[in-house]
Amino acid sequence: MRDPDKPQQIIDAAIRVFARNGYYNSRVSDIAREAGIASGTIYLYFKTKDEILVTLFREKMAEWVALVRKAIADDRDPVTKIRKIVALHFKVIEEHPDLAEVVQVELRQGQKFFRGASAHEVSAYFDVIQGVLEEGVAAGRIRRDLPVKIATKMLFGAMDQLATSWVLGKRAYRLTDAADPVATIFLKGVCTDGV
Amino acid sequence: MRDPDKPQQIIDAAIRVFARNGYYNSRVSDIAREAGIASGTIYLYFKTKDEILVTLFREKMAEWVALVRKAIADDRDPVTKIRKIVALHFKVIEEHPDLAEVVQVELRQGQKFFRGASAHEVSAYFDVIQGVLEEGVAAGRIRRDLPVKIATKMLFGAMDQLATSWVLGKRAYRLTDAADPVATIFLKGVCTDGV
Amino acid sequence: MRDPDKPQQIIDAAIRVFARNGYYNSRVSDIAREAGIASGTIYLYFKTKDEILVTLFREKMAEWVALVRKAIADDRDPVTKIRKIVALHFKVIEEHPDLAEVVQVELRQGQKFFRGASAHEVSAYFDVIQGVLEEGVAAGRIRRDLPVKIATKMLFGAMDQLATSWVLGKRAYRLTDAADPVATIFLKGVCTDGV
Amino acid sequence: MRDPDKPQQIIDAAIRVFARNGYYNSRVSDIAREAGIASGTIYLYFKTKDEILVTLFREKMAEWVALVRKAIADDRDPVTKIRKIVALHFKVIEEHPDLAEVVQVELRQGQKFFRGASAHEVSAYFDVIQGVLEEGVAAGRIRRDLPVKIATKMLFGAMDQLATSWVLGKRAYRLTDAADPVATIFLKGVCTDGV
DNA sequence: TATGAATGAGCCTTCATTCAT
DNA sequence: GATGAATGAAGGCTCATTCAT
Repeated sequence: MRDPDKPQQIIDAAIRVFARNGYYNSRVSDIAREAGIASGTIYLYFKTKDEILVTLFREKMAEWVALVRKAIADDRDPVTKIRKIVALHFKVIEEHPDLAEVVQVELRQGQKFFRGASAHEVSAYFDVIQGVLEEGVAAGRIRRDLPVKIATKMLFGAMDQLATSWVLGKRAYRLTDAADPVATIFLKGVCTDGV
Repeated sequence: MRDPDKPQQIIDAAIRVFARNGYYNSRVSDIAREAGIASGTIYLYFKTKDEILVTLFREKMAEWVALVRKAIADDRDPVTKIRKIVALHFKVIEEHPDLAEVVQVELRQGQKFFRGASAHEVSAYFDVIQGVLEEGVAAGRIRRDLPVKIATKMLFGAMDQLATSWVLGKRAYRLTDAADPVATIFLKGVCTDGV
Repeated sequence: MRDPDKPQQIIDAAIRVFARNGYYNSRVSDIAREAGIASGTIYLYFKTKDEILVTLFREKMAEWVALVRKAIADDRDPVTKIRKIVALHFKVIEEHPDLAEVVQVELRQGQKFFRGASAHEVSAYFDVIQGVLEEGVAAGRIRRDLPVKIATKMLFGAMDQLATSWVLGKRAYRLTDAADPVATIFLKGVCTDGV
Repeated sequence: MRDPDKPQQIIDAAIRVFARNGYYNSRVSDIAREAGIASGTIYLYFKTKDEILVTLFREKMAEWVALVRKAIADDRDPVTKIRKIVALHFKVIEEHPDLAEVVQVELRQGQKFFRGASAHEVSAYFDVIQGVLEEGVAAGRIRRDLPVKIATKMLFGAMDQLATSWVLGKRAYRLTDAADPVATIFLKGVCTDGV
């Protein structure tokens, strides 16, 4: 009989609250008020405040990875896949600015201090990128001598930094406009021929 | 407020403590103990706990930028400069693991929640990179149509992500080994000719 | 408020739960789970958590007193009555270990903080003992100069302490074995002639 | 530099507060107010609220046992010793009514739920009584066939019950007046000859 | 009548900051 | 200046009680 939507409502409220104030400056009662429930109710669905953040990370990262995986599933060309990954990354960030704030600002804290929360999901995202690069190498589109792991981190880092700048810079422009340039620079860096 | 070494001692102690536990999980008394002074003494030199973090960021980022500026001052070739920036970035991280932990993990929090602490210094670092890229464009070494700001953020993000992975991954390998590959991929991405 | 067994089931569950954790460390929901009902149901039969304890005490003490009264009703000899009271006291404790835990450990709290819960029943027990002693005085079996009230409290206290030691000492031995020695010592103390 | 009187002041305040409301109905802030300090200060001297109660028990019981030991040290006659123990027990209770309330009402809870707090000291008191009884047996003043452990518990229980009645009965009379009768009844019960 | 999700007052404990020494 | 004991506001979490179903 426990309301199956409550956990989601709580997480959504937490995203908004954390986006505004950060995890450590947010009170559980803030989340409750934002969710329109009593603070005690939160503890029917989450054991601790920490668990809210951990669950939030895990769930959102998993959704994200699934989305990305699905988006590139039908493509044959690794280069196209990379372009789609970048475009989708920025699109997701742009369409979920609150979530973006939380993820961009809190994720590293979370990775370090919350028992590896989301570490698995984050690395799944890395795996997707790395997989595409390896396909590219196999297909001859990407340099055979490319250090794939390093390139993977570079692409992620590049996208992540663009996203962070956009988030911290009050989102004054369209992030998705940067997708093509970013993809192009990266692809030029790793491909065998011109892009 | 006499002792001119105290602030530095406090900041150095804070770096070690924050590296271990993060800013929010560190107590002022932890910093005091690490510095070998009484916690009240800290308040003779810093108004609040926040101020320690802000000062820490500002000072260390400023030192870093100065170091980078100096390192590339004598070079003529923008490509060489980029290679040096990457190498130096990784070298600094590797040689100051405690500082690296703090910067990699806490900086975004700091930028968002501590009244733009270090925003000026961080953007100065961006300026250095951007300046080199613009030189490169002027010198014909870098594509004329390169969106320089985006490329700047990409390089920073790439380095930053490599550094973060290294820090979170318990520094199991030599970060500096990644400097050349990173620089090469980036330069291939932005230069007019092969690198 | 129909089901006439529910209150008893709740009290029995409460005895088991209180025995395990004590009144203040037990949750209403613990009692509900132990009774196999929902916690809200408890409030159909008891106004507050306090009331459960108060009712429990009152009911069990009343049963006890009735049992003792009945057990000695047919005897003529006060000395025999005292022996029976002691034997029965220990037998009841031994046969209801959960109840014993609650009564031995919580009763004083209850007497002090729960509006004299069970005060009436406890004093009824004292009355029984005192009545027997007075009979004994009248019959010449007990010293005429015996301060009867004091002796009453002494006997109760002695039995109570033996019971408490047994309860706290994890019931490692047979409490009923102590009945005769206890009765004998007490009777020697109060009787006119040898026992 | 930490104030060496503070712990005692806190314990004394706690005794008054616990006497009034019981342990579980007392707030740490009540103790602080009673002690004239801030509630945070309590945590400079005690790790938890529990620890206050445990320390209180241990300390007071140890003082008590030491007092009793000293009081009977010079006597030769076991019978006199028993009389002194009873008199002193009641005198201590009467002179420290707040402490008496706490000990009489909370001690059993404490023994059961606070990791054996004071168990050692309580049993030390039992040891004193038992030692005297054994002396008495050796000296031929007390029956050779007396079950000493049972008699020890009986005497303690008797004194304890008198004390409890006095405490719960609003101390309407002089408890010390009961010392001689109590001792006499007990001694008649255990001695070889008349008392 | 029975349920159990929801409520929100309450409390222990922490810790940044102050200030008497 | 240096100390560290003292402060007290703040917040995570619990749990008796209520009430819509």
